[in-house]
Parts: sequence; structure tokens; C-alpha cells
Amino acid sequence: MAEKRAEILDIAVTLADERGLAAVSMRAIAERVGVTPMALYPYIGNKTALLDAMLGHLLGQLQPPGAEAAGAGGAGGPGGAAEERGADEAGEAGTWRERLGAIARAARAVVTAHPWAAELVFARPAVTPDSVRTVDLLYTALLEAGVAAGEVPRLERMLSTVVIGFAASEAGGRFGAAEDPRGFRGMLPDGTLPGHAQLATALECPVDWDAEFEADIADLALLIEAVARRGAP
Amino acid sequence: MAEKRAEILDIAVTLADERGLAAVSMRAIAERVGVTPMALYPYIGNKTALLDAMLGHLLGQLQPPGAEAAGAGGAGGPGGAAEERGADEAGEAGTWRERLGAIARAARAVVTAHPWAAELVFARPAVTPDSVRTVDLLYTALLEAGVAAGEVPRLERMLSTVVIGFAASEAGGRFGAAEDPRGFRGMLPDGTLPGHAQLATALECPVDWDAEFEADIADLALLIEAVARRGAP
DNA sequence: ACCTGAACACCGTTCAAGT
DNA sequence: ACCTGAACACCGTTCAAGT
Repeated sequence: MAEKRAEILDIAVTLADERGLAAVSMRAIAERVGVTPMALYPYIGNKTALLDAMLGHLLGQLQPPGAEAAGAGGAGGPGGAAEERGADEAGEAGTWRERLGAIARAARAVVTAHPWAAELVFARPAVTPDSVRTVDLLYTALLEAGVAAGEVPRLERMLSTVVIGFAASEAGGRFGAAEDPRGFRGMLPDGTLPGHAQLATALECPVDWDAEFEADIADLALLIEAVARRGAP
Repeated sequence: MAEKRAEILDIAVTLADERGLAAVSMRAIAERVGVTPMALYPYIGNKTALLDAMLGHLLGQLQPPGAEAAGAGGAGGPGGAAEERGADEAGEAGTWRERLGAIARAARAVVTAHPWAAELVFARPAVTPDSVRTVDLLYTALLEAGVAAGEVPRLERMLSTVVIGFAASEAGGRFGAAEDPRGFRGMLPDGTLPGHAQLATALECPVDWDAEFEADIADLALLIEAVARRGAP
């Protein structure tokens, strides 16, 4: 009963990894399962519920070691290495800075391994047990950093937004070929881009996205310390 | 020739505003235009190009006054009030803090007025002339704040990510009913959520999202100042 | 209890014809 | 130059049958 659901979910995730979210259709899943599309419905409800479950399946892998009990679908699947590295780093040891960094890196690694997740994550509240547990780890880290209780939930949302948004921008293409607007310089009505002009040399070298992510994490930690210093608002 | 394209785009945007992005089909647009679906292709290319153009149409309204020349589609459309308020605030006057805040509020207002934009914005680089101009305003503001040139593009991306991510989370539902996890407390394997427990009172009151957005903007300004103080890395 | 098959109301897009 | 109509290869989902 539950194994069949897990099998369907596993096949759906594999399909998304291989051919993108657009290729995840009831008909395509059914073909791989070896069954009629309609036979899927008792197990997954409908298409929206399937997408929810696929995202939940992924978020479950963001947890620190010890949290993942039995079950959780067929062993492995593609991209498993990145997830496990991420999950290992997201444990409860270390300073709040290390733990926040580990969770952030794990989240980015999951989206890198499963880019289709970026298309789903902004449309669903973090209400699964796995998500709530990750949020709890962030709450604990922020409290330990000295952030006032009244500011913790907001800061958690801002942190998550930066991390998820960064990963989604990478996976989706927003951090694309936009950084060399030289082709536009002449075609603007007023003809000038003063900011770009002042940054000409800085905009010429290609971006190291790993380094940028680390710099963003470091700056967020800086912000958290500043908020902690100022105390309750 | 160009008027027909503008008419098609306007109808597509109106359709998305009224019934969501999923309702924007070639067939539905064609019906409102009063034409066969195939008659649209010479004007818009294909579905992906249509979505690109729809987003571009919106981003054009994020510009400060003076930037919008003639053209730019049919006058008005639904939600015009919010956009115009946003556009008015995003001008070039004031301190860098005021200008950053104005651009951020304008961007959020656009997504609030057209929630479907949130589904598109992470998947497309900011390469249209309108987008590049907005990025240039952010560059200029960051330079004025004293941020080192080598850090400006990264900080611009982080800023945009927070603002776009916040708006997308609101519009998409990520900032949903997740803030009351009391129902989950008992169903977790280890049974405890220490972070949530410490925040019990803070998590009980409903969130004022306008205030949260303003607090996020203020904190980003704080971070910009800290980065400016530390100078080049 | 579990699955199938036909059907319904949709998609985006191609291609040959029309005027 | 601009548009139509039929067709192709898809969708998610309902519903009545099958075993």
C-alpha cells in the first residue's frame, strides 16, 4: 500500500530529474510504473498533491542525521551524493553560524540536484513535518545568536528567502547572461547606464557562484549579529 | 503591426490578472482577440516568448517617471493604481536609502497587482532594457552608499532576491498557514520543537506583512552600511 | 480491492489552404 | 500579407466496467 505510493513518488522524482517538471505527467509516470494513468489516483490523489509530495520527499533529505527514520522511499536515486553531503553538514553540532551555513548549503545542494524544486518551493508553505523541523533548527540558531524572540520568525523567513531565492535564481536562469549588458548600452532611450559604467571592470569577470553564496551567508550572519546587538525593537 | 502585438499582450496580461497564469492559453487569448489561435504566432512567436513579453510589459512599469516614453501598450489595464503609486516612488530623488526602499516597494506592488509574475521572475534573467535600467538604479544607490565596486553586483543580486522572493512568497503562498505548527507538535518522531517552544508567544499573533517588508528593507540598509564600512574585501 | 478503457474538455504547434 | 481549418501529439480527470 505505502510501498506503491513510494514507488510512484520515486519514479516521478526521477522523471523530473531526467526530463524536467514539464515531463512529469500522469501518463508518463503510469507508463514507467507499468499501469494505467487512472491507477495512480488512489495513491497520490491528484497532480497538485503529487507535486506537493515530490517536494516533501526532497525536503525530507534536508534533515540532519538521526532524523531520517525507516521508509522514505527506494534507496538512492540520482543525485543522492549531493543530498547526503548536504544532510551530513546540516547537523546540530557547532556554533549557530556553522549550523546556519550548513542548512543553507544543504538547501542549495538539494535544489542544484533537483532544479525542478525551484519551480515549486515559492508556491507552498513549509507545513510538512520535515519543513517545520528545519524551521525549528533555524529558530534555535537565531535565538542562540541573541536575536529577540519578536524578530526571530521574520529573520527566519528572510534567511530562507535569500537561500531559496539564490538557489531558484541559479536553477531557473535568473542569474543568467544578464551580467554583460554592453549590448544594451546604445539601445536605451537616454543612452546611459551610469551605475554600469562605474562598475565596468567589476562586471567584466565571470561570477563564482559558490563564492557568492558563501559571501551572502557571511553577510547574513553579519546582519543577524547586528540585529542581535540592537535587541528587541 | 506593433499595435496588434500590444493588443495581444494586453489581453494576455488581463487574462492572467483575472484567471491566473494557467488560464493564459493561445486558444483563450485568440478567442478574446477574435481570431484563430494560429493567427497569434506571427506577433508573439510562441508561448514562451509570450510569457517573456508579459513579464517585460510589467517590468516596464517599475521604471521611474520620465523613463516611460510613448508606446508601451494600451493605456491602463487593471491594477494600474498600484503600479503608478509604485512607479512614482521609484524616482531618482532622495537618499540612496529612500531610493532603494522606493524600488523595493514598487517591485512588491507590481507582484501584488499581478501575482502570476512571481511564477515567471526566477526563470528569466533581467536582460530587457527596462530591467537593466532598474539594476542600474540599484548599482548607483549601492555605490552612493559606499559599497566597494567589487561587492556591488553581488549585493544587488542579494537585494533583488530578497525583494522578489518576499513578493513571490506572498503571492505564491509560501508565507501561508505555516506559522501555527501546533498541530504538528505531537506528530514529530522526536516529539519536540525546542525553537518553536521558546517562541510560543511570538508565533501566536498574526503577521503584518507590510510591516515585515519594511523591517526587511531597513535591515538590508543596515547590512549595506556594514558592508560599506568594511570596504573592499 | 484494485485496475482498465473509453471519453471529455482541454493543451501548443505544424502545415496546407484560403483570400 | 494575413488568416483559417484540420490535424497531431499531447494534457488531467470522470465514470462506468471489469476481475
